Amino acid sequence: MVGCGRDDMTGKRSSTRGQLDGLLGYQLRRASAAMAADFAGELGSVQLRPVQFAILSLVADNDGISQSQLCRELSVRKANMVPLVSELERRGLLARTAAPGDRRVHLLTLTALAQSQLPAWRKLVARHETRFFGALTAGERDVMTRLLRKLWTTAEGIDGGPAEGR
Amino acid sequence: MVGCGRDDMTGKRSSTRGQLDGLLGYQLRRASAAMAADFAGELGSVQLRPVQFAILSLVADNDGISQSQLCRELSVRKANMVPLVSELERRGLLARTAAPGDRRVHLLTLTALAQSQLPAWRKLVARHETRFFGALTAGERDVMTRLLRKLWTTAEGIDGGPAEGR
DNA sequence: TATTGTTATACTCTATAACTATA
DNA sequence: TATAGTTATAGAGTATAACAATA
Repeated sequence: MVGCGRDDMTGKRSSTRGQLDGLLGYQLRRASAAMAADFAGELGSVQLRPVQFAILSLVADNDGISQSQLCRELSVRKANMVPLVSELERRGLLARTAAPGDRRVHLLTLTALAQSQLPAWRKLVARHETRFFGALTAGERDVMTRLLRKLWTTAEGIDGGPAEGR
Repeated sequence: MVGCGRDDMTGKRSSTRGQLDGLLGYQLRRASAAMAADFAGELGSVQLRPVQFAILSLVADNDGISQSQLCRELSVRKANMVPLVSELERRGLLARTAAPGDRRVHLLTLTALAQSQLPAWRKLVARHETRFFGALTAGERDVMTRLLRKLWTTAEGIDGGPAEGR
């Protein structure tokens, strides 16, 4: 009922995407995939994928955060976080230290190397964002940031609940 | 510089997501992941994943589309399309027929079974969309659909070009 | 030579279950 | 018993290279 593919005159994409094109979920998936590809193109030179950058950025802003806190913040299962953190540790970017009060907990901090490189990474990400989201106006970008955040926070608040250590 | 995590009073998500929270790409990734989870929850009963539904929906609206056309429409590499179409064929939902004029081409059509079930699948998808995007107003949903479509079409027009049979 | 479709392969992301060590 | 972290494993998405058949 919504949107009927108005780009039939471009020549390249001329088939009828029909009902699919009006689905918000479809557009969201396509946009996210394209964004990931662009991100990889920009940060491929420093070998950082979106999750890895998210981890490093979050640890930078929350020095000494535990691995499980990190899992909850990023909605990454603890079993999947292990190899991610391990690789960053192996590369000398992240340090795991046992918490003084609770020896089960691993506190995470950025190494001096990571701290020195973080500004450069953030510049690459900013460049990626500027280019990829350049088709939108500053106002549109702000609206979209707010709406997208509302979407996943609402969804995870409803059904994503305390499902495991996720 | 944008957004500083204003939800510190919720109790659950109290850490400083800091700069990460202001990144549009991060919000896009999180929203898309949450959407995929919700989609799986709704269409898990009929064993259809997002790509599979996209294929069936597109074939329904473009009867006799070729496999490579489908690849271009959905930006799925031909090598990855093979098992997707094969599985749908195995399940009796899709039929491959050799094109009369060009025997390299496989034309795709929905089977009678798929045609009979398509309305029900579309209802499930509609229900998923209504629930997942329910946090947004109708106006916000329309704006977002348009902006997201603009994003990936622009991006793939720039660098996604004719990269292989993608 | 170029295109369609295929196979084989690999890497990443995601998900579950079961284990350990601590509490 | 509950939590933090780990291991093992499996499914799905996505990428490349090389091939056969056809144009």
